Amino acid sequence: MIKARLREVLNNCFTVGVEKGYWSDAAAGDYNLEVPKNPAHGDFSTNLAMVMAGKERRNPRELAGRLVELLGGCPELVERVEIAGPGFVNIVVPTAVWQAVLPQICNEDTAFGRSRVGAGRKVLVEFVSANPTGPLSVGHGRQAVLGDAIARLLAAVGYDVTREYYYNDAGRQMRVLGESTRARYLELLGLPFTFPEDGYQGDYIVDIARQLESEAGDSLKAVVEVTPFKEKAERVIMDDINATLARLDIRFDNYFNEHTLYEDGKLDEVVAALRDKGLVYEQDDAVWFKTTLFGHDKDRVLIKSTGEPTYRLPDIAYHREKFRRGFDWMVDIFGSDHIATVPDVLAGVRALGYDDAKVTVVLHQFVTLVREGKQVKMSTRKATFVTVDELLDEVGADVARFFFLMRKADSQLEFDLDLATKESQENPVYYVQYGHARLASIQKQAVAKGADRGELAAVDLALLVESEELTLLKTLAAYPGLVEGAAQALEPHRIIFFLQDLAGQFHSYYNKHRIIGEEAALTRARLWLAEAVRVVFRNGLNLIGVAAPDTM
RNA sequence: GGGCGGGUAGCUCAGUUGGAUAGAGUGUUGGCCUCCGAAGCCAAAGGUCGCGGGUUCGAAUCCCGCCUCGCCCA
Repeated sequence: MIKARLREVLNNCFTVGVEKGYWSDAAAGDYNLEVPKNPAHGDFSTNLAMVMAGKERRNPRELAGRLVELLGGCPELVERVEIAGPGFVNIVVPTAVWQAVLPQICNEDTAFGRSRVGAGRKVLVEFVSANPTGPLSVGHGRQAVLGDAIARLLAAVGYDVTREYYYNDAGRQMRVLGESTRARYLELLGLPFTFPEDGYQGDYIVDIARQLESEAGDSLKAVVEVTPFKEKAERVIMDDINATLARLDIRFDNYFNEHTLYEDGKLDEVVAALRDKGLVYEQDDAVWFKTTLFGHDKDRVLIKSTGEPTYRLPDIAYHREKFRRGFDWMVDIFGSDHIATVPDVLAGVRALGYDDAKVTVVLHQFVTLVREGKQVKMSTRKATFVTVDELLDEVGADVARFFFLMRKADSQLEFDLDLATKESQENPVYYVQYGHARLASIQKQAVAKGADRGELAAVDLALLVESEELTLLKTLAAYPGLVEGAAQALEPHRIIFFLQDLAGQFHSYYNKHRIIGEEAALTRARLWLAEAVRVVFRNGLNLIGVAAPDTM
């Protein structure tokens, strides 16, 4: 919040400098304002003079001198300016400015950190999108939590968010699922059966067959049609998936069935539209899409010679529907194994006349589970994978969410079960939650000891002068900007790192200074600081869907 | 063979889009509870940012080549 204000001041200084003939406008937008790693370098630092010097081949320190002069005209935000190193301009903000963030945080309360930069634009976040062939694995778990956190972030900064689950209940996978279920059903009845070669071997299929048997007895024993088995399995598994997601506090606004694209003739429409534009042709009985016109190395098949569409066609048609439904921005969360489909879909939407820049694909790498220092081997086919449900039974939703968000999407995620199950100091989830619990406890203590924190407006904020207090205030002030950046970049892990950082600063402060002390005025000021820290802990934890407990 | 992603402390990972002396957690070593919650704090040790070139005032970050791991495609 302070940084954004100072940024405006700096931009003004730059413009004034142009008007005064100090420099040209060549560096417009190229310079930055950042928080230096070293606190000795001030609260903020800008490289404006150096960037400008590079463009104009002039002496950076001389230009910096001019900038210092201009910044001097804004004493309410700039207390001191220094030229340092090769030409950095370091800025110190008055202490009172930092102290003044406290009432703003406490007054805004749950709204602190939220904003309207999204301006109500409609964004569709598509994630999980697993076909209902079995329980969610930990890989899906990462995607579910990542997608949900991204949706929460976007909503927090003012986007109108829709969460969508895309699935297909009509493909070969689902037919095999039905066949697997029928085989188990016949097996239960003691009848001869043949289990499909690539069938689903998990025990959950046996459970479904058992349900069928108790509901329908042996009335299905002569049914050769796979449909009733498939439909039953699909229903049970989809319910199961949704129950798992609910445990993680994840709910979808919409489920989009790929099959409707076939029924509604959307696939034919897409092919016809592309044909009109001269972008498809027939060869070897197949229908080809001229992806080479979009910079790809070869053309791709849309419809195979068998008449069956490749995955590309429904994917393109689905994204076309997203555009038609009026979304301003479409965010797709995919596992890295889907990487190959992305360029085709983007080429498809562009070919259909839509702006593919409105589609952002977040690819996440895989999860490896580690137990007792060894990697847990997983195989979907053999059903030896660990399910999200099993994980939740072991570590709980807060820990699972936190761990899944600890790494950026690009990184492979090593999920250390030994660490995650520890209810002790090593567990980073508790480190942060403990901060919140401790703060809640302090407020309770204050009431018990009769140390009323009083009205916020009556508090003397100027008493907050310890370096640890100012560090905390500066961190709290950076929170809204952090949320905005994390949302824009679709990177929820930034929230995690911020919270761990804040927890460290708070615990350190707590150990060094007493909040409830002898002097009433100081105690009141510190209790309100504690409240502001608690607000940010709670808001940040909420943002990633992790509980902010008062007691642990 | 091609595409994408990763390679940073013993281990797991950040690194504010090119900035100043590269950070955190964990592990190791040593300290701190009469006192608001020790699920906490303080200190120390730990680095060829995969390798080699290039771009410039300045590179973990950008460009080229190579090595290596993961995923995908033919």
